[in-house]
Amino acid sequence: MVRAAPYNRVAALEAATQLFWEKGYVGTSLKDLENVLSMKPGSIYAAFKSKEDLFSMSLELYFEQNLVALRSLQESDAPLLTALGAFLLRIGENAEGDPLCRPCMVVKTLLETSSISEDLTNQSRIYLNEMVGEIKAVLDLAQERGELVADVNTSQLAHRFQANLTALRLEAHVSDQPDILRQLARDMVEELERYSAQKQTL
Amino acid sequence: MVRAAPYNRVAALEAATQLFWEKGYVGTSLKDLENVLSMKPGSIYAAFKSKEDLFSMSLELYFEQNLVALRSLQESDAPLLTALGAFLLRIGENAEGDPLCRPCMVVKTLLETSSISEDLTNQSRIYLNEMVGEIKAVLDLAQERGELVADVNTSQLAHRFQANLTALRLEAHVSDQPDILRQLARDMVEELERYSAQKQTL
DNA sequence: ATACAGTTTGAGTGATCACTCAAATTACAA
DNA sequence: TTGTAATTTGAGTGATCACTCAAACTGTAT
Repeated sequence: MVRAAPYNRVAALEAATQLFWEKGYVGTSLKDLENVLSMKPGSIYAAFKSKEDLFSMSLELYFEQNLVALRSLQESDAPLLTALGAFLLRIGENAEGDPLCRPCMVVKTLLETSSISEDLTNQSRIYLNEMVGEIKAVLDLAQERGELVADVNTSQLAHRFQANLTALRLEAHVSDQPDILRQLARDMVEELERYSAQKQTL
Repeated sequence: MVRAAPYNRVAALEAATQLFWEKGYVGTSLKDLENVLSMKPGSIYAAFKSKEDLFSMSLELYFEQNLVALRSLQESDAPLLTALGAFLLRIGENAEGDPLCRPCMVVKTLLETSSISEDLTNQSRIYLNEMVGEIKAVLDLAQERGELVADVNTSQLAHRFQANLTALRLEAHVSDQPDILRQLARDMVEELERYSAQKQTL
C-alpha cells in the first residue's frame, strides 16, 4: 500500500545540511538544493514542506551530530579534560576538510538569520544553550572523577570553553598563519588545564 | 558649475552601514536601502555604483571607525591594559543599543559571504588582520611603557584578545543570563591582567 | 530670463526567487 | 493483469531581485 520513498531521506538531509552550512540560508537557492538533492521542486516540497523547514531540519541534524560527539566523551573512560583539549588542538591543526575546522553552522545561522527569521534565530539560540549545557555535563563528570578541581564553577567554565571553541573555529577560517592558530589552540588548552586536578602547581 | 549633491554622502553611508550590519549583505534588498537612504535606485547607483560596492564602502567605514577607537587608546596616557580590559567589561554589561555589544560586522560579513563574494570575504579577512595588528601595536606600546611583562609574545596575545572580543560579542548576542556574560568578561580580563607588569604575584 | 550641465526620478528591464499543481509515473494489493 | 494510491515530475506561478535609462528636475553661470 505504502510505496517506499525512492529518495533517501537521511542522505538528502545530510546533503542539504552540507550545502546550507557552506552557503547559508539566504545564500542557498532552491536550484542549488535541486541539484544537490537530485530532487525536483515538487518532491522537495512534498518531503520537507518549505525551504525554511528543510533548513530547520538540517540545522537540527547538524546539532544532533555535534551533541553525539560530546555525549560519547562521557561514555568512554578516557580523561575528559584531555578529550576536551583535544578538540581545541584538532582545530589548531586546521586540517583540510575537517568539519570541526569550519565555522559552526549554528553560529553562522544565528548571525545570518537574526533579522530574517525569528524561528531560526531562536532555534540557534536553543542549540547553543544545549551545547553549553552538555559541555557543563562533561565538566561535572570530570569533577566527579576527580579530574577537575572541585571549586571551579563548571557552568562558567563551560561558557568559557564554548567561547574558545567558537572563536578558534572562526580563526581557523580566517588565519593563513598555521603557527599562530596552533599556538592559540595551545593557549586555550593551557588555560583549561589550569583547572586540572592532576596538574602540578606552578 | 558643479551642483552640491543634495544627498549627504557620509550620512547615507552611515545609514547603509547600520542596515547592512543588522541584516547582512544578502538579507538587505535595494528596497530596504531606498527607504533608509531616502534615495531612488538611480541615485544609489549613480552614487555608489552597485550594491556590492556600497556594501564594501559600508564595511570600510565600519572598520575605520573601529580602528580609530583602538588608535585613540595609544594617544592617551591612560593605562593600556586597563583600557583593553574595559572593552571586555563593557561588552559584559551588554547595554541596550551599545554597538560594541552586537556581533562584529566584519565577522558577520566573513561568515556570510564566504560562498557568495570572494571580494567581500577577502576584504573582511584583511580587516580582521589589520585589527589584530592594531591590537598588537597597543600591546607593544604597553610593553614599552612597562605595563605589560616583557617576555610575552604580543602577536599571540593580540590574537587571543581578538578571539575573546569576538566570542564575547557573540555571547552578548546569544545570552539571556547577564550574570554569566558579565563573569565571562571578567574571566577574560583576569586572563589579560595575568600579563600585567604591575600585578602582584599570586 | 535663458541655457545648460549635474542630479534625481521611478517605471520598467530580464533574471531569479520560493513555491504550486495537474499530469505522468511508479509500486503494491487484489 | 488491473486498479489504486503514493510519489515524482517540471513547466509555470506571481513576487521580488539587482539594476537601467530616458525624461524631469534643479542649481548655477551667463
